[in-house]
Amino acid sequence: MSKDTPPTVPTHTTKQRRSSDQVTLSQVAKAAGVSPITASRALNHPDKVSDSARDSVLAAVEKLGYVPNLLAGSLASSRSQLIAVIVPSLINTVFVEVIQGLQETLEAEGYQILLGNTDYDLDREYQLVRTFLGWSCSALVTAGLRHNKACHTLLTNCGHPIMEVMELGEGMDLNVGLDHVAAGRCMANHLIDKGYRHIVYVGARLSQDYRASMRFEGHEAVLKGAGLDAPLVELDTLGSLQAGAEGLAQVLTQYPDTQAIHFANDDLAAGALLAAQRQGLNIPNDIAIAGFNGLPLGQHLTPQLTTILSPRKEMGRLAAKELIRRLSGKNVYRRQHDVGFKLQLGEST
Amino acid sequence: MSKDTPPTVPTHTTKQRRSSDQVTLSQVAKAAGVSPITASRALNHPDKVSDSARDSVLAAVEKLGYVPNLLAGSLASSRSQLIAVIVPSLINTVFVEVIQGLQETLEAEGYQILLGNTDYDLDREYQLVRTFLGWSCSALVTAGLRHNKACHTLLTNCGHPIMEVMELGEGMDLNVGLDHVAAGRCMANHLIDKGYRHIVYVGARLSQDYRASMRFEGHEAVLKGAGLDAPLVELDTLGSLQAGAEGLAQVLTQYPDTQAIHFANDDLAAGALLAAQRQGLNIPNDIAIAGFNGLPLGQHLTPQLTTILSPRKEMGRLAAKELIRRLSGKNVYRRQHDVGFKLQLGEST
DNA sequence: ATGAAAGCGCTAACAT
DNA sequence: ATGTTAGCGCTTTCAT
Repeated sequence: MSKDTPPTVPTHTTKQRRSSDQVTLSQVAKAAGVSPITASRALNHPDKVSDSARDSVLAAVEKLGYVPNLLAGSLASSRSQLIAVIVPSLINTVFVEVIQGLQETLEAEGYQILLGNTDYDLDREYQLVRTFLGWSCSALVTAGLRHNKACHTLLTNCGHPIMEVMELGEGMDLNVGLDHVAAGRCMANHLIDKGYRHIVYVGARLSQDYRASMRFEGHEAVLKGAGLDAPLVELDTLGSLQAGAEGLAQVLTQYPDTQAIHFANDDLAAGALLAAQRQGLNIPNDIAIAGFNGLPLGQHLTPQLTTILSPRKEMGRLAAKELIRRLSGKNVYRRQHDVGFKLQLGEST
Repeated sequence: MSKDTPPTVPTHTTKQRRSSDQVTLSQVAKAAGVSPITASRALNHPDKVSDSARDSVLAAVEKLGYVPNLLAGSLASSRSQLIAVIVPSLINTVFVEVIQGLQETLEAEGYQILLGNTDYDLDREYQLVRTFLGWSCSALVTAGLRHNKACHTLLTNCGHPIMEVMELGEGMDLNVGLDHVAAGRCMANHLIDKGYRHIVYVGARLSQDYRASMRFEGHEAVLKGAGLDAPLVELDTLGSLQAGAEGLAQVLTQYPDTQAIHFANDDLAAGALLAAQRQGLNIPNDIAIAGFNGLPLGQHLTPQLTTILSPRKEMGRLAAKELIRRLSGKNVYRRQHDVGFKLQLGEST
């Protein structure tokens, strides 16, 4: 309640600044009858201090309600327990799940996440990287391997571990992801195996979601290889379920003899499936539908959605583990980690 | 390029530390031919510096690739551009959407979000608050009004603005949310108006999701007021769609003459709806289903889900705005902000 | 095992 | 408008 203003009346001796009435380590030390540095050690390296010293420091900490100033500590040691995580969007559950995996692992090790959202803007990413480096974050996690020139330079030269997640590839440092081109191939192969010949790929904002266009590449290669056309429908609709519904409509008018639609993700596919049902279409007889991600929703639809399961949370966990490994000075055997994917057969194809 | 390489070999005079070869403001100042403080002002208070000084500082910044050390700046000024955001979970989209709203508004003002996840554990929340205070975050946002004793004390005494979001009520400082009891009443009234008499409320982990139990309170009050029973089914299943399906099953066996189910949220309701369809049940004739949140999914189902729309992103935005208002020293007219809710009629009731 | 002194990079306070 | 000085709270280095 009472957020009254602090005493703005300094004693008129020297330059006093201590506006914040925060308890400092020195005060703890004094209360414990030791020097500040001993108090510091008691908290950070308990084994390098006598039992009695440690006990009295801990007691003083408790009594005074001391909260360490992490800013000061990090500045002095030029190390921080901050890890920057930069994602293009939070609307897409996929990134949230990766963050979950990261967070659960990193928080357990005492790291805090500095979260940044680029909104699919690479210049914004660069700005965020600058800011986060200014916070002396001890590592950075970025979604994806694509950055603008300045950002790339900054990251490669910053001296901190960099973890690029989502897609597998030659990154600047560490990388955890999966092969999206292969995933696209996988689904295309499945659809061909099922006997479909008129197959359309539907994605939304592919220039932003370039991983979806990597999947299209794989899809296209397989179809072309089988002597088939590989038409692409690109949508610009916000809201994925809605976009899926529109994708379906567009395909039905633009390519009326389509037998199967390969959607760039499960949200689109689910939107199409639900819209199709509302229109009385039979899936997969009238039209087959496939997605990507393996979201729970797909398994609760009737028919169940055929999709590709990507281990998103696991990706976050693994990325965090490898980062921690690196930060604790251990050997990093592999810079690249393929988390793989799995074709999940449903009834929609 | 006139400068020599960073001195990795300390001159043997005094205690040298500069391990990080980071460009400092002093170096920028020297390159610009001004004093460090002028360089500082040129960057932080451009209007308090001559044009020529500002230009040369900016040029030097560019040339040297200077990245401000935010740690040092914050320590010196005892202000940071960090805002702590503490949520109980990221699995629940609701919190993610609030974070989105916060982030979009806060990042635009130059604030960074420190994200914490309590996993519905109030002791963990306390720890996170301590840590974040250690980072001198300039404000804290927490999801909910319930905290443990220590956390409450710490927050009220920390001297920073506190924003409690999600539910409306008497908080410690600022509050943006909606009245969940009223929301529960609203839906119960709707169901009664529709003529349903046997109505079951289904929730998952209500001790954690206490806002869902607040909605039940409202629901219960209305039903009791109408002389009806208000049975409650509580689930312990992870994964909301799945839980919804199980909730439906449990209701059907436990309360076979149920006419309507009021689910604690849309995920549960959608799971039940999809499961009901798979079982060949007609909704709402065999059984009516209602949810809470107004997730897009509900509007894409057939029948469309009757639910209550909560302005989650808007909640985040408003919370951020009020916080910024407070942080910039402006008057805060109201501490509490009711973002309201809206009954969204579907075909499922 | 403990301490004294110096310094991390920056900005507030007090000059001019 | 610019500079000087001191200090934010902590940890490093070096000494005992």
